[in-house]
Amino acid sequence: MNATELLKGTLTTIILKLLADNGKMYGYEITQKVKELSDNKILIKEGSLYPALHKLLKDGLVKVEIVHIGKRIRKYYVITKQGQLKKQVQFEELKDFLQTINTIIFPNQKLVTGNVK
Amino acid sequence: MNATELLKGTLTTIILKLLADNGKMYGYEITQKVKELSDNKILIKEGSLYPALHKLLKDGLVKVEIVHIGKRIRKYYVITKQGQLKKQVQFEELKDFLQTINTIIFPNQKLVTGNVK
DNA sequence: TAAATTTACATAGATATTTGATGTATCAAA
DNA sequence: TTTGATACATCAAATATCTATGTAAATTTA
Repeated sequence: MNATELLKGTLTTIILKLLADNGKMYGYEITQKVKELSDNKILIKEGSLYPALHKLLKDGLVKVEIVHIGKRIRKYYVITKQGQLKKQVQFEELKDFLQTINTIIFPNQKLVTGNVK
Repeated sequence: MNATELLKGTLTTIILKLLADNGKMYGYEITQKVKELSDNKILIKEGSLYPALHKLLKDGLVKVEIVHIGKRIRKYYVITKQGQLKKQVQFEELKDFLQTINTIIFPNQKLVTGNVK
């Protein structure tokens, strides 16, 4: 078990979150952003990312905008309205899970998830 | 995605934790305990549990004590010294992961994992 | 006391996710 | 000019879990 193994089930949530925050992002950018945010702990592999993006696309949760940069293409992904709804649902589920797992595994520790404004 | 889907990668950690806390437990008991602790949110299926226990046994992280209750057997699982070490490592990894995922997904929320004594 | 439910073990096939390996190609820097 | 980074992609293999199925004893309920 390591950080990326625990990632299972949360990858699409992470992608939707980043797209919701940053408007539009392309694949490589997503991997770098996650790497940065996780302090090099979560390294999303291309073999994980692209199939995940393609599935999100197929499910109508994101759409794609192809941009030509010099001689190569770049695919910007944008979250759809449906994707926004899905994101909300996944957020609730994830928050709930983090609380639950914390109760089981770290009963002596306090998990505070109140908003910090 | 639901609570049990997010469970992936944490099942053995949960099992080792429960065994470390309660000395010895049998399969069915573990499923009930997790159900209770998670407020009915995490329902470990037998098809998940038994293979997981057998793997832990194979890896030397737990050992088994067979007890006869009337006409049927009950298999008590006990964590080994090696299992204790593994548990510690997995704890650190999980704690780290929870922090990381929180930073990415809920940057506006505070995760406090200090010990509550 | 018969029937239904819970307890308690187990396995097998299906499914989903991620990884590792591999491939192609452009661009920038040394 | 070669190396490393950028940027897309696919495929086979590994892994973990679920669903379904099976057996059977013990307990509760009707």
